[in-house]
Amino acid sequence: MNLKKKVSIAVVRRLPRYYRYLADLLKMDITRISSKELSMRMGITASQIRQDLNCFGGFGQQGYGYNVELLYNEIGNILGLNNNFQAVILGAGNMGQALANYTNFEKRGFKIIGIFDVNPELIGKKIKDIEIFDIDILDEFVKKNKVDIGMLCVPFEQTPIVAERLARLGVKGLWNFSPMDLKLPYNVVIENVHLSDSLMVLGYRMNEKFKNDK
Amino acid sequence: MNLKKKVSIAVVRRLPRYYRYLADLLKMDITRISSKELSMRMGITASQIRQDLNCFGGFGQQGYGYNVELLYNEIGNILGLNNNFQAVILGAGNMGQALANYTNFEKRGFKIIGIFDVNPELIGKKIKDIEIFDIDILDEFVKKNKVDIGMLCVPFEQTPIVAERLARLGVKGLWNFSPMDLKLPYNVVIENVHLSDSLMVLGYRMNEKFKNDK
DNA sequence: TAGATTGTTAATCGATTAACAATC
DNA sequence: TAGATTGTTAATCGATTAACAATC
Repeated sequence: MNLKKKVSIAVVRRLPRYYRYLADLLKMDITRISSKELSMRMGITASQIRQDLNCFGGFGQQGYGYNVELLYNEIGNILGLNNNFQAVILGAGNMGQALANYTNFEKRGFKIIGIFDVNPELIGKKIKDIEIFDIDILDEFVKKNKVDIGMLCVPFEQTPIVAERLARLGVKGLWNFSPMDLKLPYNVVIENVHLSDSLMVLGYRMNEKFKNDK
Repeated sequence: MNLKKKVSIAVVRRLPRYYRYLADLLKMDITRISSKELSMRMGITASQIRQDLNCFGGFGQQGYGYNVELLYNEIGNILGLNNNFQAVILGAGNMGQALANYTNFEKRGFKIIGIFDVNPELIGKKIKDIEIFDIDILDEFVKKNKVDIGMLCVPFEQTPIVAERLARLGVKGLWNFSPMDLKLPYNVVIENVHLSDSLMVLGYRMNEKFKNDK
């Protein structure tokens, strides 16, 4: 195989969606699927599906289509769901607790091993086996344990401070829930979940769609 | 002005980001900014900024740049932050409570007027003045009040059921937090927040970035 | 006025779609 | 084998970037 070109972020962001649809198909005991049929289910073109998948390899078979289970596993591998990534949650407020309670992440290979907060009333408690620690012991904890990802659910003003602290400690991925763009002089991957941005886009799209309805 | 072409979703999704940067500038008492300087702050090209803004109108002035406050307000208008959209939260679990506690949404013109759940222990309680109602009275509530948006934080299996119920009642926007694509035979705008998708993309990007670091 | 910077057109780049030979 | 469907190349479409005349 020749040198692959870097896979575009547009393709990467579609992978989890493929993964979900394939999981559904598996659940329905469907063993094979053509790009055509999948395209109709997903509302994208068959061409795009074949192009996307071929960024990573030829997982299909002419005349047959794709084996659902095989493709599901392949995409799981591509997404690195077997990485055994370990994460900590920063901030045990509602958002932090919501993330801690999600069972989905562990299923996808992301293990949450600790939650950190400043509130003495929360410290020592557990959420689903995951202990809430005093944020004062964060450095110590990160040095002792393998921490790949920090999930940032602290208040707005604290976010850049905690982010920088984690990056300095060598944490390689930050999942940022604050409505700001983090700029860090470290080698770290940042993925944002900008809830209010998303809500504003919803509002815009509603306006567009219904602007003629009086 | 001639007939405008539909603004692409790529542009729309950048608007909230412009809005955040302009809010920052305002806070710093910066009154004017050129596309060049903004481009350096945001890490995008000046050309893109000018193109994006010109989808909506000529807000700048040759030789001067853009007036920060004016542009901030214009983008707010474009995003429809003066729409007085009213929303209900479906599901008073951690995610629902997290959304209810966010003060940001109200600042952006989205008012949450009710939370709905099945849990008798939660019904009747309040979160920041917002009452938690029995989901049995949802239909009644939506008919009595102006409800533009439903924020779906119910368990996975319930999501399509509640979504369909809201759409049937005439709710025009759904903000979906479940890891599924909703397909509804109604005229409704759906904006997804797929947390596990986002986390998987983070994992992928971390693998890509650090794959050579052993 | 001279300098700065926009609005806008043109050029480039990249992503999506179409087409089809290869092949199961 | 004949039919189906992939992998892949080519064509198209759309988004980003560059360039520059207009103008504050």
